[in-house]
Amino acid sequence: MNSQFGERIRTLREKQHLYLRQVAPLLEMDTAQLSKIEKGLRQLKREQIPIIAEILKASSDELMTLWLADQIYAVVKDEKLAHEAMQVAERNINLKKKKNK
Amino acid sequence: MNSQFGERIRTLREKQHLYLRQVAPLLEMDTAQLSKIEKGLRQLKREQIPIIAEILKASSDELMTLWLADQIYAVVKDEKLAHEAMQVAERNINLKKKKNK
DNA sequence: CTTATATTTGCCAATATTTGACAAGTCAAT
DNA sequence: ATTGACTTGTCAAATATTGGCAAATATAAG
Repeated sequence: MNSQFGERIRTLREKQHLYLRQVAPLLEMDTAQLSKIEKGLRQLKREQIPIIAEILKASSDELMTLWLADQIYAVVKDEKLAHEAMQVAERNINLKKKKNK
Repeated sequence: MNSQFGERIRTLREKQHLYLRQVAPLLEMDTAQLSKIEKGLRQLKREQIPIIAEILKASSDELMTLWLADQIYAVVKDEKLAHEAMQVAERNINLKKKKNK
């Protein structure tokens, strides 16, 4: 499992019977790039997520979540302390939330 | 709270009564850089963590955990879906662990 | 007020990483 | 053998990060 986001948009695209050639121009890229994105060899730009969500008639939040999860995974994937680090990070997020209230 | 790692090494350094000027050369950098690292404006290189742990007589694992947590935090800090993304990422880590057994 | 020491900040060139674009490649169907 | 969909490799261009230096600030001492 290399890229949850990539796998997901590929599935969605196929479900819509769309070709790379049809989707790529809507994201202002060529098919090679989109292919790499689907395989997790490139990252879609964060701000393009809502756009592809609309093209694929999918939930922008769902795709954003997978995209972020991929970024996190890239940081910790080979780390023995991955779990501990995620716990600490999660705590910091929660602290931040409280502060903003 | 901008950098858990930075705050921690500053605390440790002060506890050892060491100056930036004394620690920085051991990491092959100048005081300005180390100062920025302590304030979270720069990242220490991952492979230098064991070195600074030894200098500050601290646990390498503890510092590594904080360092990783900072990297994760940088990804999700302004994201409303931070929590969901971390859950997904954590699941992927766990799946990976299983596979490697 | 001047000096000394520790730390911080701003700047920008150097380095590293990621991306964009294109060409050539594979694969399957016909 | 041709076509269409997708993939892969390469490399220059665009971006991001870092390193190094000089100047600024802060604090304390004389």
